Amino acid sequence: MTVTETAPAPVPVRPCFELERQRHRRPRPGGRDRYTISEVAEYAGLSAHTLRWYERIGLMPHVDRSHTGQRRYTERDLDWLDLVGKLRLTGMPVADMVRYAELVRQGASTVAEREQLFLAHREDVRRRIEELRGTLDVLDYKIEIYADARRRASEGA
Amino acid sequence: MTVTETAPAPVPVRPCFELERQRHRRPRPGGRDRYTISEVAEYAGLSAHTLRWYERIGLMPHVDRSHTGQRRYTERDLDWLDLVGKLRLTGMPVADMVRYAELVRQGASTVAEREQLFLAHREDVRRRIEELRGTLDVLDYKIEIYADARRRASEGA
DNA sequence: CGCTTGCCTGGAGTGCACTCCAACTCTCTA
DNA sequence: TAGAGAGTTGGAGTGCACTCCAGGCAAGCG
Repeated sequence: MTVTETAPAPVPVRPCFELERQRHRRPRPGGRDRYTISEVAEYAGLSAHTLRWYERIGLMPHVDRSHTGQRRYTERDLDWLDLVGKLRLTGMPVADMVRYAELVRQGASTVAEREQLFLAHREDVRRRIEELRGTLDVLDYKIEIYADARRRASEGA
Repeated sequence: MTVTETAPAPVPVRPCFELERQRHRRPRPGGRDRYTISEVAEYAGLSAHTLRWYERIGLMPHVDRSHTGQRRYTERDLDWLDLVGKLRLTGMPVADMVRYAELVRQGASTVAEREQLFLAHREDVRRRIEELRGTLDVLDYKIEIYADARRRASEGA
């Protein structure tokens, strides 16, 4: 039995944090409760493509339609997208968010499971913060080394 | 001109943090300075596949070979992999790490640029930590809501 | 009436970071 | 000397999260 070709852990590739995202948040256009897809895209910092895709994969509650079949989003939808945005920011995989959306659809009986999900995720986020802090130390160390080297070079020593 | 289909920001998809990774770190097998690929894989928590791939894309300094052409890694290579692991943990894109590796190969003249690279990256990491902290608040809030709901339910009120 | 603009759909394409495969060689132990 | 188990290669495949495209419909305006 060889150990070589087994990756020690299943190395998940996950999306990270869109640093720019938050800056693009606009105030909600006055409470008409019938927002078009482009208004929502602007508000949530997502493309219209992505909003439709979220719906396809079950990450949105059912979105209202106008009499001609165009999407009309409500305040509740915007709230939902705010939450999804936060979870996304933490690097939660889309599949997990879809799972959560399913639980919400299933109603009050899934409250305990939803709480568990968030508890587990919170631990994850905390660990990740610690991890990042650890790498900051390495970065500090490296930067100091380079700063020293630069100083020594400019002194012409 | 439509604004709808333009994603407000280029939404980079980046790998995140392998939480399990660090736990798999083994002490370096006694300083023989001629480690095989499977030893290094074990040590670094990467698969042998990935080590070869790192080399192909220029993320490794040139790795020594045995007389039959098998890779033999040195302590320096392990140090390099430690650094790469840390950078990876911060979500630095592989392309950026390759860029850094190139600068190192080019020698002392690139010290200033390397320092810049790390400075910029450190800012990035700091911002990301803040971001995560922000999402922790949302998680706390959600968890409290669910805990309340559960308490109320169990009281049968 | 035609034009522009915004929206619709299913499905194909993209970029990243691996991950694996086939076909082979080399080394070591029984 | 045979076979297991380690290593080698280039290139193809995978999974995720989008991202885009073609082709079409509906409303508003000059």
